Amino acid sequence: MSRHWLFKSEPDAYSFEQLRIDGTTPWSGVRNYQARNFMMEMKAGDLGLFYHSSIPEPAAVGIVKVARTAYPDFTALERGGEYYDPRSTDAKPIWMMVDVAYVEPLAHPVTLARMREDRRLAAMPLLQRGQRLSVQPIEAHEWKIILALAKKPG
DNA sequence: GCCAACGTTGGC
DNA sequence: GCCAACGTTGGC
Repeated sequence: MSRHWLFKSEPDAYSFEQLRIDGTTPWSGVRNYQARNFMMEMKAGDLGLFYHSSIPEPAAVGIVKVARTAYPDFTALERGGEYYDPRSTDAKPIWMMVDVAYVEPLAHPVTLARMREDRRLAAMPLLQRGQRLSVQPIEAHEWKIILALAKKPG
């Protein structure tokens, strides 16, 4: 059974528009075990939301899909790089990533504020106080609700 | 820019 | 194993 996911990114660092241009991108640089574990649960073809964070109006802006299941995050091995982790080796990689592919934009972005207003979405990890996970699951019913919200302007 | 909340680190 | 200190995230 396929699951749904949310991929969080600061658009200044990597935007949905950039993914449109790239087509597919490795979701590298995740250095949180819970987020990594979610990526290891992903299956090829799983759909997800691309969410823009740390901007005036944080929002889910587009649909993506998992194009490649989890494999070692090469940035952890890049000595001197921003994401280098000396504990990670070729033989025993610590950090994993998936490839994420562009699918389509939401007709209308679903802002964080809109999600907060919808009580049916109250259980989403994204909306929990102090929650910072950059990769998180979305339940089937939440997925449906968000896509329905995206069909009409906020 | 502020600051609450979180995960990680490291001394003990 | 505890927990204080620290750095980071991310909404506001």
